[in-house]
Parts: sequence; structure tokens; C-alpha cells
Amino acid sequence: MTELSKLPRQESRQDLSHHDLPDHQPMAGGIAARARAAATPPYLAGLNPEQREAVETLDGPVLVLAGAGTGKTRVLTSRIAHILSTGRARPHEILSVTFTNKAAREMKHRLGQMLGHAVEGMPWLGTFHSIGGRILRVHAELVQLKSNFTVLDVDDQVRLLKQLLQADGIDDKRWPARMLAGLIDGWKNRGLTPSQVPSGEAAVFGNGRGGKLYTAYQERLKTLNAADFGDLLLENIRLFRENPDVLRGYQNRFKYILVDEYQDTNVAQYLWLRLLAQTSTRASDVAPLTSPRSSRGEVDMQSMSGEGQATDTVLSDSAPHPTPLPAGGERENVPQISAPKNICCVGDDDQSIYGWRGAEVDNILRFDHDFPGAKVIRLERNYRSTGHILAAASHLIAHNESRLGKTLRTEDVEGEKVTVTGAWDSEEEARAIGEEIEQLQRAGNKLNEVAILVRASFQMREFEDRFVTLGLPYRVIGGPRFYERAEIRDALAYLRVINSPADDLAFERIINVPKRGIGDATVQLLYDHARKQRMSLAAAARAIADTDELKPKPRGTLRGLMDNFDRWRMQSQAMPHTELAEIVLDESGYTEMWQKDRSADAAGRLENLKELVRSMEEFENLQGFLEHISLVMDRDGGPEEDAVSLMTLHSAKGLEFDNVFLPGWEEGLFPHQRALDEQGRAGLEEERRLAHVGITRARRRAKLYFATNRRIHGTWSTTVPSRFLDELPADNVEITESKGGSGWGGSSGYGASRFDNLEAFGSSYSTPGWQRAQANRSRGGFNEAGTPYGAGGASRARRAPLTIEGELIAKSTGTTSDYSLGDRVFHQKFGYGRIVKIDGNKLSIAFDKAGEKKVVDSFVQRA
DNA sequence: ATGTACAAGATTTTT
DNA sequence: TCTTGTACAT
Repeated sequence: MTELSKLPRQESRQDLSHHDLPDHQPMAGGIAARARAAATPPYLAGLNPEQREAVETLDGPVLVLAGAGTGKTRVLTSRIAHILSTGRARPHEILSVTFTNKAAREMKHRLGQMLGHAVEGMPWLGTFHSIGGRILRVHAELVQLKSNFTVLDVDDQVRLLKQLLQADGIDDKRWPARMLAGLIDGWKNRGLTPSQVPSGEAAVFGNGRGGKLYTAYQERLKTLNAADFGDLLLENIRLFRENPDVLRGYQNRFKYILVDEYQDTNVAQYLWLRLLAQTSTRASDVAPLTSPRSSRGEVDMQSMSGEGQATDTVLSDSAPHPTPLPAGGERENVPQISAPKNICCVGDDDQSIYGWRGAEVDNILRFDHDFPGAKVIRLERNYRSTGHILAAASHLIAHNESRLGKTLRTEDVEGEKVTVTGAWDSEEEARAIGEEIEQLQRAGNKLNEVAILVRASFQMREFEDRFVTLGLPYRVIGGPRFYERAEIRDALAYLRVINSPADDLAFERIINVPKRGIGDATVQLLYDHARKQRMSLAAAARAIADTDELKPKPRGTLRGLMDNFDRWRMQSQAMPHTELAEIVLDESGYTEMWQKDRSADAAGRLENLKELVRSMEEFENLQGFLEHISLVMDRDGGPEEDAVSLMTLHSAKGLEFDNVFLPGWEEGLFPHQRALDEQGRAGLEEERRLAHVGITRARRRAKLYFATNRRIHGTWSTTVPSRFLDELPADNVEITESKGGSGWGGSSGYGASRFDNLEAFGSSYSTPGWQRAQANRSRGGFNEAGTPYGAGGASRARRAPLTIEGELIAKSTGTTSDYSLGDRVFHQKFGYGRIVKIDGNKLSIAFDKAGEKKVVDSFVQRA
């Protein structure tokens, strides 16, 4: 519904204005021009000269700088259509990356419409991550993975890190695994492998342990044959750097590269892109300076990210080919000469709102440096919003200092002024907005054309409450997604374990779900063993179930569970995967667990499970389904019913609506206090861009609100109207009174001095405690936290055995034990004993006190 | 191993 | 305020 819905509008409007047609074509005379216009293919129809230039400039690098509502995505889509229909490239030779899977799907859909048929064979249209993942799967063995690797999501990631922290004796309370996950994520966004993390940042957790944990994490991922989302790109970069042949294969393959939302690309994405779009065959760009795979993948990325200070050695034909190009589909049609790179990036520096997630606006600012000879095309004609809305947004964003600067214009009517409404409190705000929406509805507006964009998701609740009482249909966009729901993840975990027994995170997730009496202690035991032996949890479970490490009860259930999995795995060969899923959910007792559950959402969860099984039908087999899940996990919204959309400003990116409500324009909330505290001026500017994005989502009406009192986490605090309100141009704004009626009359200073009351309120405004508390924790600024943790006795006690274990790892990674019959050994639980039988790494030991027991060798040490 | 009582902490979010 | 996670009792 985003850019798509504007297409007809745009065309019809432009049909009226002849001056929009390209009248300055070099060879175009009068008749010829008309003949040409008549023959205009659908994908060029109705483009203005700016847009048309962006579509038709096919050779060499192009940067399209475009403001909101200027048809950016349309340009990209038309460009693909143009490339295809002029026969310059075949679908699989075009690489097009977008920001979300949704955007990718939409582009495919639009492309189909433009070309008049379904778009077949467009395998390289997608997001960075899914494309990166695909390439990684093809060349998995080159990065020491198996091609059926699993992709961990945040939840898995955090649980894995929690275990690593625990093993390192680090208290999860003080240093939550989530924090480490965030850090590692940030490092990966910046394209940093463990060895490249600046020592200051690696010192998090004390003593450079942050860096060590990162290393341990990556190692664990490898043994689990897993990658996290960051790896999908990072490992890709490594792959390209270490295997110039592979890289060249892709460089030659992709004749056209297109990137949407370039302003929101992060460093890793940038590096990845630059490698692919490299025009030169300079060794410094293509080949690593060190010999390939010399140091287990710790690639020196300076030469890539730096300013090209590396040597300009030309890669000769006789350059070493460290790894042969793998056989398979990737091999076809790889010409020897490298074509000039036709990369086209589309973006708007004023819409960069993901800086906090590692996006680098610099990427867009540096474009012509990175791609010499780049053509920069500006799209400044806005087709979306009316005059007042556009003027308000432009005036606001002009307050930002660091920006390229664009002057958007519209030929649309002035329309209604942007309104600013003050409410007494957030409740009244919700009430007022509810009423206005009902009014709009009565006036014949579709609810689909109404959106409420909030800064933070806690603001949503009040609107939901209000809409429920009003009986107004609404949908929350960007809420917990289908695949994030616990029941879906549980079910998937079962299937994942069946598909790949080594999937630890999945196994751990369901080992005691439904409750079957395998508690933390047991899991911990399994985990210790798994890590010591560098094996998967499932393998550890199997090994330990045969010994006396566990009490009979958990041992029995564990063995039963493993038997179940064996059986399911057998059955998976014989029956359709949907049927298997039903059997598994049934026999595991998972369905039963929810059936017994008396809580309100249990029914919905069962429904979701059914939906999951249904969605599996589209796939040929379990493997295919799971691969899809790990990369795209996304569900198309059901049938589109008429409803108000409720979402955060961030998830509104790329969308547009006739009527947009923007509540909560108050200091502290918007701009958000934390952004201000942590990022200072840069933070403020990003917030302002967010405000700009918010206003420019509106086609006909933009309605801003602020409340004088807001309840933040239960306590009421008085708030001050946002400074952004002051920055709006008076001529395009109308100040209205809250129609909620009750409290706020507009008399208290706000009306009189318009928005200049900031100072007046400033003193009375108090920063809520939680904001102040968080204030000095800057992102990436944990450098100062150099206090070595674990000096206390308790954690010492836990860490001490680690050293011993460390030695054990070195000794007993092999499958067979290097103990011999008759050796005296010591066991933590059973004490001293003598080995009487050896079966692989399972030892039978006659203990002095405890009698004869079967034990895995990693649990004993020489006495 | 599991249920319950209490304390802490609470932007934005895509793979 | 309300959710989430941890400490403690059963």
C-alpha cells in the first residue's frame, strides 16, 4: 500500500501536464517526439524528466538523491523494468537490495505490473541479509559452515550468550546477555570481526573479556553450524575477501546493482556492496593483503574501509587462486572481463533514522568518492503531499545543519494546514484523536487512509484502549510478529531439531517444554559436557543418558525424548512434512499443554499453530520451509479490512496515508530524552529527521498533538511542547483546541507565545528518573567500565575449574578417551575410583565409595 | 522442579 | 503501571 498506492494518482496528475514529458531529448524533433511519447512503454509512462533521467541513466554509478514522496521506489522499479526490456541484462544479472522483505515483495509485485506479467526468475531481489544468506549458503564450506546452517535470531543469540557469560562466571544481572548481544550486533554492523574490535570496546566486562566473549561466541556458532544475522553479511565479506575468484564471479554476474534507502545502510552492508560493485580489479580491493585463510579469517579490513591507501597492485591473471569456484549454479555465465559497474543507489539523507542501529549517513555523502564519475540526480518534485504539509516539513528539517539540502516542490494544492493540538493529558489526546477519526470516517474517508504514528510503542496502548471502547477497527503494524510468538517458536524448535540434530538453541528451547521434569540443573550438566566436548547439546544428552550422571527420573525422560526425536526423524523421511508437524506437536504433548491452559490467549495460540502447519504446505519439504523461515520469517497480513493503522514512526518509513495523526510531540518524548543525552546534537538531528519523516507520510492532512501531562511508567509528569513545534512555519500551521473538551483551554501561555514557551516551561519540566538513570550509559561507550569482574570469592570459585577444563579440552577432543584401564580418577560427585571399562569416551568406574558407575570422561580427572 | 512473591526497570528495530 | 526476571519456599 505504500508507494504502490500513489502510482495511479501520480500518473493521472502528470498526464495533464505536458511539460513533464521529456522535451529535451537530444534527437527528439516535433513529430519524432510525439511518436516517441506514443510508444512510451508502461514503465516509463508518466515519469517526470528528473525521474526519467534516473531511470534511463543506465551506465555507470548513479546516486538518486530524492526527498519524501518523490517516487524513489518507483524509479528503482522502472529502472529494473527498463533494464530488462532493453535486454541489457537478464533477471538473474540484476541485484536489487531493499530495506525490508516487505519492500522487496512490493517491488516484485510492482515490477510484475509494469512488465505485464509475473516476474519470474528474480532471485536477487531482496534485502541485504537474505541475499547475503543465500550467497553464504552456496559457499558455506569456504567459511567453514555446512550449507544447511541455521540462522539464529535475537532470542537464540541471547540465550547462547547467557550460557557463555555463565561459563565465564559473569553475573547476568550486572552484565545482561542482552547487552552483550547488542554490542556484538553493533560490532557486526560495523563490519568488525573479534580481532578488530577496538581494545577500548573489547574491555567491556573488564580485561578485554568482551572481545574474548565475542570470539567464544563465534566459535560456538561454528560448532553449532549456525550464523546470526550479522554473520550473513560479515561472513560474506570475509568470503569475498579471502576468495577473490568467488568475488569476481559475483562481480561479473551482477551487471546492475540497485539499492533502496541507501541512507540507512550500515558499514557492513556498505563494505559488502562496495566489494560487489568494485569496478577496478585492483588487488588491494579484491584480494586480501595477507594470504587467504592465513589467520582463521581475521581479515584486515582497513584496506577496505580506509581511504584507499592500500597498494595499487593490479591483480594479474596469474594471481593465485586459493580456492576453486565451487560447482553448481553459481558458475554459469561468468565472463572473464569485468563489466563497468552500474550501481544505482536511491536515498534521502533527510530520512536517515536508523543511526542508532549503525546506519551511516556518511555512506550516501561519500557516494561520488566511492564511485568515481558517479552521476547525481536529484528528485525534488513531491507527488505526495499538499503544499502546507510539504512546507511545514521542509521548514522543520531545514533546522538540521548536517544535510545535503534539497528544495522540494509540489504542484499540488495548498490543502489544509498542518494542525497542532494541545491536550491536557495523554488520555484526552487519545480521545480527541478518536473523535477526529470518527469524523473523518463520517466524511467518507477510509480508515485504511488513517494512521497514527507514535514515537515509542508504549504510546500505543492508550490508543488501543480508546479504539476498543469506540469499536473502531485498528491494526498495529510492527508489533510482535507471527514468528516471534512463543508457540510458533516452540513448534519451529521441534522441527529444527528434527531437521538438524545439532541445533542446540532449538533443542534447549523445547527440552522442558512442555514441562517434563528436566530442569536447569540437568540442562546445565548437558551444557557443560557439550561445551567441553565441543559437541551439540543433543549429542551430550545422548551420551549422558547412558551414564549415571543423572538421577533415574530425568535420565528416563531424557532418553525418552531422544527416542522420540529419533523416531520423528525416521518418520520425516516417509511422510509429508505437514503431517509430521502435526504428529510431533501431538506426541510431544505440546498441543495438549495449550489445550490445558486456561488463559485467555491459549485458543489463539492453538489457532496460530494450525496456521503454521497450513503455511508449511507451500513448501516442498521441511528443509525448504525452515530455510525460508530463518531468512524471511514474515507473514503477509491477512485480508485487508478497513482499519486505522497504528505504528511507530520508524515503521512508518516508506508508507503514506491521506490522514496522519502524530501524537506525543513533547520534549523528552519527541525528541526523545535518551537520544538527546546519548547522541547530543546528532541525536537531536536524527529525531528531527524522524519528525520530518512523520509529517511527510501525510498526503492530505497532518495532525500534530501534544499533551501537557503524560503518564510515563505509571507516574504522571508535566511535559513541555516539543521544540519541533516551534520550528514549524507559522503560515502553514493552524493551532486548534483539543476537541476532547475537558481540561486544557489553551490559555496558559502556549496560545499567547505560540510555541515559544519552551523556556517558560523549561524549568518546571523534570526529567523522569528512569531517563536520568540511563543517561550516562552511552552506546558503545562502555570503555570506562574497565573494572575486572569476578574478583569476588563466589565467581572465583566458579572460574577456577575452568582452567582445569581448559586443559581437558586440549586433551580429549577426540572421540576416544585417552584413559586406560586401571587408571585412578577423581569425580566431583562420586569421589575417587578406578576405571574398569572403557567404551569410547564413556568410562565405567569402580568408585571407592559410590560403587560402579558409568561416566563420561570429561567429568573425571586423573587422581 | 516448580510455583510464587517481590524488585527493578521500562526508545526506536530489520534481518 | 505493568512486565519481566530473580530469589525463595514448597
